[in-house]
Amino acid sequence: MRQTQLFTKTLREAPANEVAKNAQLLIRGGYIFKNMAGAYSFLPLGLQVVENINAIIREEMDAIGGQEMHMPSLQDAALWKQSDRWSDEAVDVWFKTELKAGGEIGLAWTHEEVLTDIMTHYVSSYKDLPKFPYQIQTKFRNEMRAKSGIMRTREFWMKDLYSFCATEEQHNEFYEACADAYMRIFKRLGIGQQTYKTFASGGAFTKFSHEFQTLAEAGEDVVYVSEEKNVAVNEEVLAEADLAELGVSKDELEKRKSIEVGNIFSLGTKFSEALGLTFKNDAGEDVPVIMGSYGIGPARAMGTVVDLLADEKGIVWPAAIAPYRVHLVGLNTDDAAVRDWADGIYTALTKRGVTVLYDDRDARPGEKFADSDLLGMPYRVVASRKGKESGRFEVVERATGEMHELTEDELFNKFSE
RNA sequence: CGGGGUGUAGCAUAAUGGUAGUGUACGCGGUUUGGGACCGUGUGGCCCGGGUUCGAUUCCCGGCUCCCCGACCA
Repeated sequence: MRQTQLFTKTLREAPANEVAKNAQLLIRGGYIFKNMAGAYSFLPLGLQVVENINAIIREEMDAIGGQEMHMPSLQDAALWKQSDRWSDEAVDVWFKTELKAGGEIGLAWTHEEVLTDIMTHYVSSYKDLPKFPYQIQTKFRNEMRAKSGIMRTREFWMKDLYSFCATEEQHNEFYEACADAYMRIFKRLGIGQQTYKTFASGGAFTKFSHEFQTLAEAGEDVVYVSEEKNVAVNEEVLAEADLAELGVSKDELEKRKSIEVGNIFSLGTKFSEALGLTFKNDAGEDVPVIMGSYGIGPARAMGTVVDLLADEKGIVWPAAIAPYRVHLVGLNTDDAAVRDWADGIYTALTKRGVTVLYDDRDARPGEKFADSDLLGMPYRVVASRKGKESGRFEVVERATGEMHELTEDELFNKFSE
């Protein structure tokens, strides 16, 4: 992508009404635009990051048997009354509205009821189980207070997978597989090091549920961590009895701020019973399906990466989710020969499948470098007059600052993979 | 939802009871060209409603907005 073609621009200064580091940097870089409190647009660069994150999530979900689908955001109140989750007393984040033709409608804040209802039409025997549908879809939550940039918004994408199993064993097997998949996802996103599978209270069906908490000063949550024992718990699970079960004592745990990047939960038969999702077991009896839910917010994950990995100059994207792998910076491009040389390497790299953002703007070097640091692609490649004379490109790794001067062939080699 | 702030140009800011200045960004001309250069010139602005006043961006009332703390939450 030629930078002159992008409709977005960088900002020298962050808007005064934005305090969170993730949003400040993403807005300055032209990745996102704030439309109102708790509602952000994802601009071309930002959307590309989200798509890259989603691709990783899809790979890992598909690998454990996930099947992607898509459900509406408009939800029928009647369904929610069946599970007793329609009233504002039961659920305080509803956005509710009405159909012009008559009838109450809610904007989806989760999808257990809707999907359970769907599954009643397709599950009738233990032979139909287990099944693991998921989607990456828009959720609406009427939060009292949006905050922390893109970390806590009123409209957000969620990857929500729901498991439908015939037996506890089936359920537990998938639950563990999904927990492992989640850790793989966070590793691939570049935040695996700081992310803990955290024990939380399990509700009515299981002793524990699990949150995936990324240690970060910008976090809104608090977890208690033993880094050496690799155990983390949230406040609900601080009772000595629970801790003993997990093999840690209170004084081994350190209180840390964290960001909840994922959550997995056993639901038992609460929704299958409420909505009549049963199957025939091998004895011919009707039995309710055992369910679980598994969520990740891709945009929140994106914000977490920015908060965690950015430096004083700007964003630092892990290669796996960077919108472009290479930021090609053309210098001295008022000289037609140099510009042709820069254009040439842009075309050549792109042809080889390397994603390149090409700064072909008529701007001074300082501004281009500053913008390049802010935007945070993994590699900056400089094509300049000096480089053309020596036949070499300067390649700088954003994360480390490590610099190499490479010939065209060496460059192709470096990025061929 | 309780408490505290805030609102001036795309962005960041200043001053002011007599319609607003600066930086940056943007347009034009010129000098520059490896870390946000410089000269000249130009375009662009007081959240909404009501009140006080000869006159309100400024003072008062109400509303809205956004931010922060708390509560709540993926």
